[in-house]
Amino acid sequence: MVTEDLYAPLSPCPIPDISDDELVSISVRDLNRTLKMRGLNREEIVRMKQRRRTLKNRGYAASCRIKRIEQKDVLETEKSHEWTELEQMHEENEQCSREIENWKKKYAALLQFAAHNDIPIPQELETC
Amino acid sequence: MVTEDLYAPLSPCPIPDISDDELVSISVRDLNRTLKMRGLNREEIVRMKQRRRTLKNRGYAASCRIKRIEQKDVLETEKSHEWTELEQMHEENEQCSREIENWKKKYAALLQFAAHNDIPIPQELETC
DNA sequence: CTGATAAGTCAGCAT
DNA sequence: ATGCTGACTTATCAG
Repeated sequence: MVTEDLYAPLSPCPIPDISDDELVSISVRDLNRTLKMRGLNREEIVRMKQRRRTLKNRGYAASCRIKRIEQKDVLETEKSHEWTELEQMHEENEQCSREIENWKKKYAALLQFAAHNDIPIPQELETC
Repeated sequence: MVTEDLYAPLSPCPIPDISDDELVSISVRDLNRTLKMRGLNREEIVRMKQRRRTLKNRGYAASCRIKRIEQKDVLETEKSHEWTELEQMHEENEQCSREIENWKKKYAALLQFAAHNDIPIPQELETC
């Protein structure tokens, strides 16, 4: 009975001075060794293992959220990139159309010149 | 002491027969009325309010997740749509280029016809 | 208070 | 055991 009081202050201690950071980064093997060395009982060991798992999970959850955000960013970036390409192609297309109009005019001008000067043009060259 | 035992079985009951669905959908006003009618004490009322809030939060969390997924879907849909447009414009562009080549050939053929037949062409019509 | 969201906890799945 | 992710809880912030 006396010893119980004597050791009582030690009771909270067996969940000992391992920081969260240490606990998540230490290897299972090292953790087991440490726990045994400190003479923790079954229940305490289980609790410590659980704390480790929870801390790990906290990290996983964070990674998961970050990943989600990154994937969204990727999508948005790709989208805006495609938009730029679209814009650019649209420009090219208009440039192209103008060029066609230009050639049409030049071709028509030649035909008209021929007509004005009564120059006969072979049919196969006249396919306007 | 005896009464305590007698009423003990009732202790869990004051968190009464309101289903989760009812609790979240009922208005605050109606909830208050019901709680008073059933004669719940302060603590029980607080607990009930808290349960209501938690249930509401559960719903908000669900909406939040759904919204997130939908937004991702929107992004992906828009992306694939833009991709289709890009594909299509690329096609148009090539068609356009072919057309230009065509006109160039036709124009050159006329000039060549003129050259073969010693027909002088005004300089301004010869800008190839 | 209501609704939304980030962070954390927990369960369940896959490796 | 480890890592990931969906669902839930809690803390917080905006309206």
